[in-house]
Amino acid sequence: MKIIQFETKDIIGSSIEDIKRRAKILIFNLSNNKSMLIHLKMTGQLIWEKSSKKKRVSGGHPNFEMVGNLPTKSTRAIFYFDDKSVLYFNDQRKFGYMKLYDTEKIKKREIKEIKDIGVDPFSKKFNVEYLIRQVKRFPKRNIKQFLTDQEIIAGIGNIYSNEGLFYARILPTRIISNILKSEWQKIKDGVIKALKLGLKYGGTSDNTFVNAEGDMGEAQNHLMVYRRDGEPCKKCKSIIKRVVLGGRGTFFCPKCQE
DNA sequence: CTATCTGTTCTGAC
DNA sequence: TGTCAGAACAGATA
Repeated sequence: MKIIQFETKDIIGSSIEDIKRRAKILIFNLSNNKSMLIHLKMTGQLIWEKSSKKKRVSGGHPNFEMVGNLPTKSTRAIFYFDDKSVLYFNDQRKFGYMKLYDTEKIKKREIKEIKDIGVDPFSKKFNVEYLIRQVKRFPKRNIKQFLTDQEIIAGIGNIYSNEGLFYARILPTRIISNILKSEWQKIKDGVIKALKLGLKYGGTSDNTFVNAEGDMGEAQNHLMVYRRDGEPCKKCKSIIKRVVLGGRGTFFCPKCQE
């Protein structure tokens, strides 16, 4: 699948009116009644460089390309603005995409990319009653895969599913139809806690993991289980385990979670 | 060197 | 329908 799925001429001369997000998809609403969808997938990043070349604002998956010279060999698109600022879209693995749709169609949710997206975890609709209602759709799923299903909850990825379940003290392998109401409350709280921590440490757009010297910041140091298999749990010192669910690495503390 | 892993999601087989 | 392996790709790590 091609990364850039529209013609340059379809956006040239238009300005960005506002930027929204649905799940993990960014929506740039343009002045020509079109909207550009950007998905960063596993390795995408956006870097906006002011005309002074001194100031950068970057977001997405951090790495050293954010601090070095631009463009890089991962740069897939470059936007040039009237004020001489430049936006780079980098994506090492080429999983990401940029598509153009009529803004009207997006607002009506007629686009396949967003029409079935579930509730945002920071919205009031993300509550215990909603979660229990969704269980009836896929009763025999495990909780880990349930949480990462974008049709149920918008925007939870592999890290936050793992981390959220640690905070909830629930094993990722638990079948959702067996989960008690009190546990759903803990899962909801745990997911929100994991997301907030992610935002605090790594989600701010102009102060990401990689600092001016190119050091990795402390963003990943707060992770409790993700990619910590074989290491001691930060709470109880038990060894963190790894299994595979839905083809994705799944990490948990066998003592803290049940 | 080989094997396996990776902040994602879509497709085709059953 | 639901579930699952495999695919798209470019590395990094053991």
